[in-house]
Amino acid sequence: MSESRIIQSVARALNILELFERTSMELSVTEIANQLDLSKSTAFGLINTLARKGYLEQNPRDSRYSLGLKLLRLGGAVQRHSILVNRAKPYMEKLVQEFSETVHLTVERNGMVVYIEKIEGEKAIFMQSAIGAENPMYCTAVGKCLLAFMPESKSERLLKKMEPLQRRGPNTITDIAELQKELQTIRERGISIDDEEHVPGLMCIAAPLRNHDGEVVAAISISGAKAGISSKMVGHISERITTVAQQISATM
Amino acid sequence: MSESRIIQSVARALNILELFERTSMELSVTEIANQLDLSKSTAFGLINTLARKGYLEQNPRDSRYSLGLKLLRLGGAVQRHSILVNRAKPYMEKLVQEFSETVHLTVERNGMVVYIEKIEGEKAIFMQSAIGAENPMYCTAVGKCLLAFMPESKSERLLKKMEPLQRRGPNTITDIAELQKELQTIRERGISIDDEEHVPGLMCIAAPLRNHDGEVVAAISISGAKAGISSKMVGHISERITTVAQQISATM
DNA sequence: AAACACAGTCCGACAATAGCGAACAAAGAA
DNA sequence: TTCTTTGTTCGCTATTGTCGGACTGTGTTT
Repeated sequence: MSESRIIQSVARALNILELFERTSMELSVTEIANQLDLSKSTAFGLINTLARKGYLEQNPRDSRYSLGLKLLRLGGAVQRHSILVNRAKPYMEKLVQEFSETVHLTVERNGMVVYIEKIEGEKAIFMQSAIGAENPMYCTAVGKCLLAFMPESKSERLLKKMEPLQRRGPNTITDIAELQKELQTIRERGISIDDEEHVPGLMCIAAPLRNHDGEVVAAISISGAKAGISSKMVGHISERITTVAQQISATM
Repeated sequence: MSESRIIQSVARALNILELFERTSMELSVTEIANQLDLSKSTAFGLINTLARKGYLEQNPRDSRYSLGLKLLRLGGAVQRHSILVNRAKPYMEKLVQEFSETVHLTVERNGMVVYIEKIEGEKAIFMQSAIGAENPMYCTAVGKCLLAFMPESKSERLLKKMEPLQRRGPNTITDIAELQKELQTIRERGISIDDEEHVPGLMCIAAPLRNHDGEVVAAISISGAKAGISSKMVGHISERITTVAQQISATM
């Protein structure tokens, strides 16, 4: 919120990278310049700098640009440096082996759930979730879990911002009051369930991870096709994921 | 090689990100300023811009900075947009199931091998290779493979640059002439083998991937503990990885 | 073939602005 | 308390990023 100056050329360079992330294809200098309202020469200067440092690459055939491999390294570094990922990963793998379903590790950033680690199980087919991807909080198991256990002042603020709650699946909670009741239930049970609220046919069960101060800093989840999960299975998964979440929290 | 101007503030901002990649911990404004020879206020300006865009994050406890989650997204985008990764991945998974060993997908950048995809097998324990990581070419199966099949003018240039060849494992080839003979053998066999040349105890077998023009653009490899791979197994793996490499190449 | 259109790239001049030093606030350490 | 050191802000100045326009090469159309 502060008014500190931001360095424009840096911001513009980052905007270029983000433009590539959105459009997911090769872009030409002119296209980038037009998209971001820059003169061609300015765009070229920025692109050239990014390319020279390996953040963009130029296809020699048509001299268009695409994202460079340096970004792979940095992305990897984020994960590698994350104590959370390192601590949680072995436990996540155990869960994957146990249930053959996909397991996610997530945190909250700017009112969104960010997926910071994902291990796919055998049964995983149709989820195109990706590491680094962001999803809304109100309709995902992990999102509701993180909302439920954060300080109330913060959740109040986030809830206000996310109105109106758009319907995403057959059971999406679209009413704020109802969502608050749901969060209360989650606090009591210690488990958050997304039953086709985000994606039709998809079910997720999530549990909170706490740091050594007891604050909830992340959530893990198990996701699978609703058709493949019987109701007594839900109970079993809930128990196991709670136990594992506590084990991970104990190491933090 | 051209002398076009690069935008300093952007370059400096990227240097900051790379500094974090190297040091792998939280850094303070002052530390960054000292490391990169910037004034504290300049460093702060850059850091503040990066942080505001999500490329760095500030720990509220000690107000130090670390890499931000936006980089995860960008790293993921690189992989997602890579036709190579998408095409190769299902075949890589097949190989992992077949042999339970780790499978890598690599390309060459600036005379180094860059790992752009990795799938770990059951037996994988002791390799700390990471996606985006770089390794030397002369002592890895994938590196030698890429060297063997690139245009001679290019490989000549790269070979010159990598002298002297440092010993990394018991069988590292440290003589350029011998390495060139090895590359010739690889061209004849179509298979590249690293037998404890890079890491003691580790063995890798690699095969080239070609684009629709027949140029070698990448290499895939299977890596495992040498102790666990019998000599007839080497033959079997070589056959399979050659077949799979040709299948992948056919889709490009 | 020649003309054309449209790429990416380069250059010079101007003015915006990034960078610096110094001052400030806030948090620990002594 | 006082001292030290941190992150942050502020204003001036000269740096340097920005723009328009020129250049070059490729591919297409006539």
